[in-house]
Amino acid sequence: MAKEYNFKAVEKKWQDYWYNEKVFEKYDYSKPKFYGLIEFPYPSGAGLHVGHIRAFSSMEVIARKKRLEGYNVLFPIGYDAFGLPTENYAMQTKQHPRLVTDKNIVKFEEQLKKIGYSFCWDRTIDTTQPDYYKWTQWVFLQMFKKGLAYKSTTQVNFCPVCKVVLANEESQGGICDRCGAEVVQKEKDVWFLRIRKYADRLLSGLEGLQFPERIKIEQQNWIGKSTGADVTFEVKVGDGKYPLVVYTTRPDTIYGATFLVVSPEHPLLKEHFDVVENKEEVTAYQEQAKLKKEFDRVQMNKDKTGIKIEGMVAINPITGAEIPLFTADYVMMNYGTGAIMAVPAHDKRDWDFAKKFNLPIVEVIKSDVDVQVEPYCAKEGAGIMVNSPLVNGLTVKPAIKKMIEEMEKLGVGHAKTDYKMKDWAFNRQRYWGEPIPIINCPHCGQVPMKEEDLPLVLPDLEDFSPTDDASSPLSKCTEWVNTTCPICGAPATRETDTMPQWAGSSWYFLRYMSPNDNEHIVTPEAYKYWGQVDWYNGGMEHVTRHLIYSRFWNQFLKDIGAITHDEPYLRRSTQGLILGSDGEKMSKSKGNVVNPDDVVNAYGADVLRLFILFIGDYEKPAPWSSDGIKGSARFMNRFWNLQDMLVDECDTSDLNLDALIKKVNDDYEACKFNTAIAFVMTALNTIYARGKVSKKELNTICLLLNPVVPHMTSEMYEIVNDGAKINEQKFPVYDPAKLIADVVEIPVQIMGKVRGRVTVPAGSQEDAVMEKVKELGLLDGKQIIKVIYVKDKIINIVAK
RNA sequence: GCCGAAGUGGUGGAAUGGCAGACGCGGCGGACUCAAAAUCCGCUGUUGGCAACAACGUGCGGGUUCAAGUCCCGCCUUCGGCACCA
Repeated sequence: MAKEYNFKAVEKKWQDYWYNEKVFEKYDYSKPKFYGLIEFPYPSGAGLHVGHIRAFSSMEVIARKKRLEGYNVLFPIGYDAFGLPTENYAMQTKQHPRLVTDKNIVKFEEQLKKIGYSFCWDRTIDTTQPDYYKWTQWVFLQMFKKGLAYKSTTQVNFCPVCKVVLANEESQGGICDRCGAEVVQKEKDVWFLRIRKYADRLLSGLEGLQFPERIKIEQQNWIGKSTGADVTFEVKVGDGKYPLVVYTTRPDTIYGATFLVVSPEHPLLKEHFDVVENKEEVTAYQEQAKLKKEFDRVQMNKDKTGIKIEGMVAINPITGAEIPLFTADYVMMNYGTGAIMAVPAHDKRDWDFAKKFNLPIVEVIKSDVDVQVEPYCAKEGAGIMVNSPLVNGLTVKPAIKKMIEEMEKLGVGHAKTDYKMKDWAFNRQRYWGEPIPIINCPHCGQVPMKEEDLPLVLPDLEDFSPTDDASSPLSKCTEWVNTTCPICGAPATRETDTMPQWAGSSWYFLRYMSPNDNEHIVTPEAYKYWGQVDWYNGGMEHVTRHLIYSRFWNQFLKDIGAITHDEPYLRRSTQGLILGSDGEKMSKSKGNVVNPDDVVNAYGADVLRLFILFIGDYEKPAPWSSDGIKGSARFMNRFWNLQDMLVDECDTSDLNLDALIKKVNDDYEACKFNTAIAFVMTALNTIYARGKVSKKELNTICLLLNPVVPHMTSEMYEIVNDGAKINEQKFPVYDPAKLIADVVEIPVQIMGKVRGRVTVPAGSQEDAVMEKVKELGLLDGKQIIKVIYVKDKIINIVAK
């Protein structure tokens, strides 16, 4: 009988070996490389979550497998540690965020090691360390020098509770991402990064990447490229004229433009307010629009509101017709030009507005729909142009082309591309972030710090609580704020905003290649070897933020010659959420949170790892199940007890080892861990039924399972093979010639229903199979009309 | 509203157009045990039948095919993402 398995002792033994002997920190640069990356965790006080286990375990399996296959593997770990939760927690508990961060990182590392992860521990990074954020600041400086970082006054989303300006993506639905409070609009001078300049490259770069299609689509939608035209309408303002530029994707419909709408914030209303006849009404509407939270303004299907601007009238540049001008909050200042030509016949919003204000609706695309009753919204636009002398009879595409040509001839319009993606609001008015390395000089303006002066270290503040006036806590630290201008030497002040959460994670994949280099963002030789991330696993929630931001930074770094690849990640996979056993998202308030430590203590790390990978389709959400954990523990036990059935050799014709190797290998590579494990379970069932296992089978299964359950397989391999180390072996390889059995059982269908089965040698021809089928007697008295035979698979007979 | 993913037993979930329900959980039965737990073995979609077997079965309605969970057309529902984007 095999010795009883003491998971606590065995897991400790192997973890000590791996980590003390630095098994995963030995690099051999003569081997081919594999760079596997997981999204580094935010070291929160709550510690490791079972969601982390799922996210990390997939790449863990791949990394261990690649090592066994002879690759030089980079599988690093680090901590994305700047951010609000730590700062808020620090304030609550009256500790310094530095202290909180350090404590949390120690705890995370301890937990990760108890799971047995094979990370390259010698390369651990922490984005809050000055030697790391020196380079985050360095990238910002380069962007500033290239004109990609700029300050601009805009309406920003301000959370009155967190007292912080939020990026658009952090205040979706008008709700603060962090605290759930309602966001208000506030005017502020803030830093932006010109990510829009990279929009086209971020789109085209997707083509060659091995990303799941839905991720590509989500990024494409986020970037939101649209092609159309800027068209200039002349607006009569008193005796003068104001060229009002509108953006439209359908310049061909200009004959149907019966009115214009500008956003309440549009400069036209400021610059020529004197000619507005209904000043009070317009001002009241503007005030009201400002007060409205973004959320209300964005609600679709709500009643259209707006005000006619008396005293101004616009001229349609194609028809010469005079059309009225409105201001309405359904037109946004931050998209297009903040002004539109309304074509009510063919746009739902314009139609709603026209109905409410009794404006004419002119059909310009032929359809079965009566546009007076409902709009014919042809987004991509099927239909023939009518009532449009210049383009009558044309279909949409040629009509747009023709119309733009005409507009260019007349000098009233030109083709234009626009994007939904906004420039990246790159600032935070909080303490726990990277300081922005810019100095404001009364004589020289915004001056970048000298590179040799980096890092600009975050001062050690005692009071880092946010200020109510939306400025950063750093502004309170005058000795830090006051400095001298690097150019003229005059007294000057530092920027006091810090960088947003996403800054440090935008380039961390490069730091892992040379984590201690103080001269380069990445050591050229290291970059030359490791290059791009071969496989990056992470969550769907980062697809439109982190994953785009880091692609942007990578492309920028290539442009300035710091690196050579356009794209950072070659392949991306995503894990589904682990839900509570009630099928709901895990949360403290629901009391359905599973702590991985508890599972490790009760069942061991191997059982947790096995279960989390077996739980279901890797990409889909899956509910936790404590019964399922027991099943995994049972399987581990069955696996351990294989030792009792061990013989040097036995009849193994009932188990096709090559097919097993192929299945497990292919499924690992495709992130189908659940079916790989299921197949091994089936093999174990076969062996149990037989009662004997050959040494070759046992060793093969040990190696196949080693990436998933490294502790037990290491132990068992050592016992069975006189002290040999499994991590020094080769991952099994199958022989393609042996994948198919000698004889195959073929189901026999009559009229598509299985009526029997025959056993024939593999590769048999139809005649030979039919011979056997006839012996079954299923066809007696029937007339065969047609036979469909798929070799080694199935035979179907159509008969009367 | 738009984009995406999905809907299969009591349950988590498997199925390059080729035997639907692999594998796991749960349940039932048996072996071992004084007994229980653990372990091992068997059964487990529904209906009818003692049984062999038959009919029906992958959200709903049509279709293509020798053959459809899978492909096509039209719906319903759920979950994600985007959202007055001109």
